[in-house]
Amino acid sequence: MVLSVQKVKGYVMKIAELSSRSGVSVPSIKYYLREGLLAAGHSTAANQATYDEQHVRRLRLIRALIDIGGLPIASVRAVLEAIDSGSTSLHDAFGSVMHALEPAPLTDSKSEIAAARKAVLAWLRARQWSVKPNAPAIRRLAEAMLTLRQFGFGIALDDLGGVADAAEQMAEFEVASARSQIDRTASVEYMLLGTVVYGQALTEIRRLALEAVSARADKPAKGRRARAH
Amino acid sequence: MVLSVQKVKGYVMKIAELSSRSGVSVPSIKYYLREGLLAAGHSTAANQATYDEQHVRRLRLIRALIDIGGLPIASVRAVLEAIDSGSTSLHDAFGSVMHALEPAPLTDSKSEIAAARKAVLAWLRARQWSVKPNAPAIRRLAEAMLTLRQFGFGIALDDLGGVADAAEQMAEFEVASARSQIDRTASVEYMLLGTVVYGQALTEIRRLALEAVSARADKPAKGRRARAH
DNA sequence: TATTCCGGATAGTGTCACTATCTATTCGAT
DNA sequence: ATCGAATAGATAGTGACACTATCCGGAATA
Repeated sequence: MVLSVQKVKGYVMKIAELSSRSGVSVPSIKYYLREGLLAAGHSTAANQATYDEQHVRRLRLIRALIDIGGLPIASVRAVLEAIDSGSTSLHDAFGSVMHALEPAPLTDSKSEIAAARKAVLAWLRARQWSVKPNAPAIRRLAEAMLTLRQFGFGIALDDLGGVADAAEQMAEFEVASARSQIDRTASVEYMLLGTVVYGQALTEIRRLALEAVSARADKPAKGRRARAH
Repeated sequence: MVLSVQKVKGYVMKIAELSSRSGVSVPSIKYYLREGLLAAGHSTAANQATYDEQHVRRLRLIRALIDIGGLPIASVRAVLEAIDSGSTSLHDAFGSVMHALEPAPLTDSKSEIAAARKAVLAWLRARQWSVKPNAPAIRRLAEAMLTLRQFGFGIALDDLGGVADAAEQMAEFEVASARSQIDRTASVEYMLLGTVVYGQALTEIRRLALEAVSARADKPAKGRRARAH
């Protein structure tokens, strides 16, 4: 289903060591093999096979996507397929990975969402961000903005120019880093990890900032007490 | 379990209208009632009850947390309990909400993670962000940084100063907006929506930026073609 | 009066990510 | 050579999750 990892044959091991080195239990490894997330080892006999460093790395990638990124198995498979697909263009591979990242599209398509989608598309055009128009991120962003508006948040896409500029700068840095990787697979993997794990890191930083700032606002360092009684 | 929503008695409705106005099916509403996510309506007879605007709003909040934030029911309940708890301090409520937002802590606590945690704590101290030391975000951030390092990302917390500054500014704006809401519940709700939904919007913007930038890098507008053959 | 709707209770469904068990080998230490 | 541990591969079972379906006696409504 996914598969094909080769190249250097270096050190090989059996499943028990693969398990201990990757931190994934043997039954779970078997499950990932069955599900096509992990390439089969090199068969040496009817019931023997060896695994190598690529398998360790791939397992760690799988766990990162599941544990940190919170992706379901199906998305992990789709993402790995995109990585391993023969797509010549790096960008096509990135695009496939991005599309595979998002959960299934919600079915309800009200006119409100269609309008919000349109607004997002216009915003993207104005920013000269060329993105496939069926990118799941567009709909998700539209839904988020719609929800914020429904709850009375006085915020619109046009207020997010600064944020978008920052995101663009970060993306430029990340893409450049990804492209400097030794091969195509490494580039796509790098980009994937960047998207999912680094994105998660940013989310957590945002939450910590909110907690810290709300603490500061609640009991300012100088002067008045937070609440008298 | 959670509950208590009152104040204005204005317009009341029965469950069918609550369903159509909130977009949540009647059986699901009943489920949320059973699970204690939604306050019971006002009983007018053995098998009759009325609901009001607060219920509509609360249902929309629940759906936003589930659909956009991707929270499990248990987290939604915890978050709503934090909102409705009698905590006088706004910040305590925010903190509870933040803590309730994160998935259960992963059990494995290796020395590596402990070290990464320490680094995060030191970084927070250096930034003068005072955060409860048991905040789940700390561990999640530590894990993310550790994973990035394991995959050869040459990035450390100290490289995230700019990002953290930006997050702090945004947080200041958000907290100020939240505090300007009419009452405590509205403030906490605002903060919660901001954290979850606005955070999701930022994530999507980041992904769109990555896709757009990688497209640009792959086939630059002027000059050379992407790949010759 | 008849049909629809209601709250409340109980039971069932489908998905997900494993986890357990079994068989028939094969390895590896004695 | 022997025997217990490990292996590949197949099938079945588990527990959590978020609903969904059905039923009941009573109330609202046309």
